[in-house]
Amino acid sequence: METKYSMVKSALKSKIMDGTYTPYQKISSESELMKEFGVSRHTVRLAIGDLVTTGWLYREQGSGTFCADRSKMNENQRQNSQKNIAIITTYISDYIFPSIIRGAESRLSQEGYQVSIFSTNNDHEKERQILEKILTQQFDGIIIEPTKSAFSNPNINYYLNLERLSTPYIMINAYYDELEPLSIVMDDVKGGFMQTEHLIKLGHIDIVGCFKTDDTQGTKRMKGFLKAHRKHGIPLNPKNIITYNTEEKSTKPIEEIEKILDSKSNSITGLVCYNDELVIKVLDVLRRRTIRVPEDISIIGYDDSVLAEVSEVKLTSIIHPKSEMGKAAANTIIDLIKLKSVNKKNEQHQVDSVVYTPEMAIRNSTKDLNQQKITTQ
Amino acid sequence: METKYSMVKSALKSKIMDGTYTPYQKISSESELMKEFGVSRHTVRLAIGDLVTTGWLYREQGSGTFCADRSKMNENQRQNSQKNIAIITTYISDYIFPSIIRGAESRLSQEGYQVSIFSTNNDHEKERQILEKILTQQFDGIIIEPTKSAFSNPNINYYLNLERLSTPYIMINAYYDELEPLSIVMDDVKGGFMQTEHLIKLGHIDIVGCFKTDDTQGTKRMKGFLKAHRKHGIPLNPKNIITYNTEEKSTKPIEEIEKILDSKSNSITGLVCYNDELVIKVLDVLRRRTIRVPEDISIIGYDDSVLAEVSEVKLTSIIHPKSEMGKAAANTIIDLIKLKSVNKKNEQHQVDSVVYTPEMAIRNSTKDLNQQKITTQ
DNA sequence: TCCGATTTGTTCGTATGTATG
DNA sequence: GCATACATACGAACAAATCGG
Repeated sequence: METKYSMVKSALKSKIMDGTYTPYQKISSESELMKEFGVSRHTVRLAIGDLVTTGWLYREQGSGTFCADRSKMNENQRQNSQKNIAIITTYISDYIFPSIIRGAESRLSQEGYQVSIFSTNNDHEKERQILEKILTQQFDGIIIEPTKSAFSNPNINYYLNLERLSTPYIMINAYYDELEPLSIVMDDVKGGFMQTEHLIKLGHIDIVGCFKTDDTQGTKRMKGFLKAHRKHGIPLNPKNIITYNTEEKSTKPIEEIEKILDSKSNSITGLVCYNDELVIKVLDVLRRRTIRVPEDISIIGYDDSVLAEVSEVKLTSIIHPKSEMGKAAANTIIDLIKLKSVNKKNEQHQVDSVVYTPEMAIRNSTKDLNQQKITTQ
Repeated sequence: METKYSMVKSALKSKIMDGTYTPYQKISSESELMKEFGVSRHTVRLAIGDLVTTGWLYREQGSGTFCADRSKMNENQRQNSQKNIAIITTYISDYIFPSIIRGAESRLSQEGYQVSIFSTNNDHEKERQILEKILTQQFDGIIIEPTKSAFSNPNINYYLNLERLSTPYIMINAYYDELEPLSIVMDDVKGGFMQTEHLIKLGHIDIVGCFKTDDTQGTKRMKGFLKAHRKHGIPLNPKNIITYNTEEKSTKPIEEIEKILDSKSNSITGLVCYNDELVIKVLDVLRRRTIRVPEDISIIGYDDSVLAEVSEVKLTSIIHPKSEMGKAAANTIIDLIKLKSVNKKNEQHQVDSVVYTPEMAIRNSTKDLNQQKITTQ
């Protein structure tokens, strides 16, 4: 697809799908498009011609070319009664997502839905391509794990377009603030708070927190980290907060923690980690320095993933509902679809967002310093 | 309709409908039509273009323009000309499958395919339901990880039906012997052989092998285990072979290994495991008995999964290509689809099965007994 | 109601690229 | 390697419909 007319074609198609052109709206004239793309009229006409035959535009001689109303067209043309759901995640194979996907898939396939999966690799451009693909087809519902949810999203228009076409969608794990969509998330502030308070209650005062901050999960957990310090009146050294983003995840947090461990003023006794995956990496660092867990340092993870029970140190961790969350997402989207098909008057029956209150799995990566004091003294 | 191109259009259409042009027959070339109707090439192309988009003709560059077979057309291009691939796995979230799926998905989405996933939960009945669903829809290709591949499969007829409908499919990780399908697999016999020989070469003689035997991967690895003993003339105590199936995987192998460890005649120095997942479970058992790895016992895993580097003992393990295999599967299925669409005579261009020759990642869960002997004596 | 500017529709010519046999 | 056939792209001209003044 590197021909000029196909470039013009996809550019126009994007503008329709992101809502720049709304149904019945006149698009730029052929001569304007010629200038805009620096191509001949013939090329512009080829592109438009294709989009007309595929039902994205219609032409009126003497008047102009207009954006078609695909929502009405669908009714005529969709004979396909197949039940389809799309799941968009950042990474398919990472960590807890497979469990979430499994939970959703098992529930959805029970109901006879077919599940298509897409992964954005945490890239907004890829997310855009996927949304375009989804808008082109007919999906009954979409489950989305947002890409880089802590940042403002350049594809908001596509989500708004989903709403315009009344395609139900929900977000899991996090959501784009601007949209206020239906969502299935954890209370990550509470989670971060619980992690930190757990250590504080065990007598830890000098605690390092390490958070991934390109998704809202991380920023919220950090917020909880701060909140716990504030509540218990424990002063927080700014140096004790480490932040990183997805691209840096295999290097930066480890390096920063090493720096702290190696600094002379180091008196750290506790470490709050963004997730279990990070804990496992930290454990390697600590083993090399023969720092014992939990004797010398207490560590607390997040997600209660398989990784929590895989090492010689069994991790204390915040429990993520994982496949439970996937199932809830599936149920919610199923409800939304049903609601849509009988949206005559059922005002009372409504679908709500779910916020999981986190719980903690206490194992033995954290140590009670209070008891130690008593025995030592 | 008195424009020139519409005259050409209806003239051509008439010739199709009155049988002058029969399906698959080449129609006059563009230059011939120019002379015939006394119009420019552009006009001819306009007419043909319209007939192509409405499904009366199809063009092949360098070859010509042909009359379409409208009886079959309905089935081919009905509704969406969307490109769809199905992936059927046993478990979506287990272990190495997410990596395989990711590899396949990334490659397939690059090529504009949409990926639908289905999981059988290692259940033949569920597999049947999925195959029925797939047969009723139009998928361009299917990637299958067989369910309980070591047993004879009750759904063979469905697979044969896929062949009859000439829907390309391939199998990964294992395959049903009866079908002899295209497949992307490891040489698991070699893998099991390498695991065992590695220990033998390190001086181990009393080795326990623990294999899952409801898939061919497990039975083949066991075969390699036996083969290595035979090759090196090491007698094999039948009690040193533990087998289990998927349902028993969280209990039986562990219990059997504990039995062996607790028996008086225990002189085990090496343990060959079906996969890394099992190794991790065994490590827990050993820790409780303060049996050290690799000092007291050497363990070797399979798959080189994340679990291999997650514990304090870094596992020696056979390397599974994982996402590489997913990509290869994607490429193969893409090739098959292309081949199918141009199946005129290209006999030489053929798609073949892939067998990965295993390699080994040597870490420190295995110990060299030879060296010890030398220093001890 | 007519005019003129704008916009799409039809048609021609020409050139170069790429796949097929 | 070469001729043939379709693919892409540029330019130009005139026709037909629309719309504001």
